[in-house]
Amino acid sequence: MAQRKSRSDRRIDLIEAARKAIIRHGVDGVQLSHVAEEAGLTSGAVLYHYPDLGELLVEAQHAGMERFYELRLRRLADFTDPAEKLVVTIRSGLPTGPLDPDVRLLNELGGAAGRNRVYGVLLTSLYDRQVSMYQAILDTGAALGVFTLAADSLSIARNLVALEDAYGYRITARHPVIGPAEAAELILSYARAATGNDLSH
Amino acid sequence: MAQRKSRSDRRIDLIEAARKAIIRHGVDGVQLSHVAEEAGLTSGAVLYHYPDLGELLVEAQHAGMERFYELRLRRLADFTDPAEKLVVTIRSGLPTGPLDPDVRLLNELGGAAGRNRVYGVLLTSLYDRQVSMYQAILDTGAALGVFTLAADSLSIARNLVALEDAYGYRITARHPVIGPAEAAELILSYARAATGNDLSH
DNA sequence: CACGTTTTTGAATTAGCCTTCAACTCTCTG
DNA sequence: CAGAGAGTTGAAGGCTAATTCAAAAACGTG
Repeated sequence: MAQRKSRSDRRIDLIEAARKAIIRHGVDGVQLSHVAEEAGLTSGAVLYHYPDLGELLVEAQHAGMERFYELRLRRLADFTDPAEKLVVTIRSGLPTGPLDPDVRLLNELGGAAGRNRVYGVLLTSLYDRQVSMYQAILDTGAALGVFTLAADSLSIARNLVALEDAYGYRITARHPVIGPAEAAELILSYARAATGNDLSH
Repeated sequence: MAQRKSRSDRRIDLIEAARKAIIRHGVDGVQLSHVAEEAGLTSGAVLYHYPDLGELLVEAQHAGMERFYELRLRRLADFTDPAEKLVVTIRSGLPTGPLDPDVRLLNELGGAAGRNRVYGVLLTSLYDRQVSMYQAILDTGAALGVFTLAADSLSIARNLVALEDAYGYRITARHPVIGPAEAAELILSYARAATGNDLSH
């Protein structure tokens, strides 16, 4: 028998297991047994904690998004120079490679968000928060005279997040030429033009 | 009994039905019965033409992509001025609204492309063709002296397609602020900076 | 317009998954 | 260290979907 755990510990395990299962089978392809297997439990045990698989999946997506976002904020906190911040943030928004689990999970949501309002809301809120994150960097840089913005900071921020998202898809789809480094360079080329800073970090 | 049709006619119907079914249920959620219902047939009839549902789905995705791309080329052909072409092309790459079936279909592929090599290849090849399309416009504009490119045309083209893709996702996820018009304006703001043309069309 | 072919149906079979639950195991507590 | 409570298992039942196939229907052709 699998080690017995407390309600809250097991729920955390299951969220993690669901995350992996979604990546492997897609939001609409996950089955109870997939989650159970990832968690090293039986379907019955999963159902004991989450009588509705759909709810578990939403929690898993939510947790994955938070983790992704929090990680970005944490990395960002290590720097003070706006130009450095911008470069670091651009890099932290891209997958490390085609298998990057965090981005894979987010990508799974893209299609489902068009059909499922909850997923749409989740994804939209992540996007908006990331835009704010960039906007703060841009505004600070502009205030300090480091950046000379070529457009309003909101538009630039929206475009930066959009570029990250899109290259995330390209990379996970294994584009033969566009990998993490190339994508970063492409986004940086936009960021340079938009900030008037050569971002040589 | 449903009207009897020739093998090739019916296969076209089924591809169309599969397209609709994918949009409604997701690539990993479609069932034989969904396709049958969309086509006004029974599951048996679907299986008669496509013994493997997976193959039908791939064909449907392929057909949807081709249609999307061909439509863009056709719209583009109506214009000669590179600036006009660029503006029209940007608009034609965005969904008309959250329900736009062509973009919805493409978005369904995003997540699956990370898991399924065939979908990855399909999506990557569409991306590359769209990049070429933009690159041709940019190069022509540069040659005519209408555009003054701020970076190499390949990078700009890649970023333009990436922006389209990403805003397609935002729009289908029903972002409360970013609709087709706003997305077009955001992309145009980048295009203006990248081409040095005010693109006032 | 009858015959052979192709397409479609509908029912039967099979497979897979969800759901339930009684029994069992673990852990904590008094 | 016994009992209670919480977590887990595994098997049984039920439902849904995929698959198969004989029979029926539609079509084309001579």
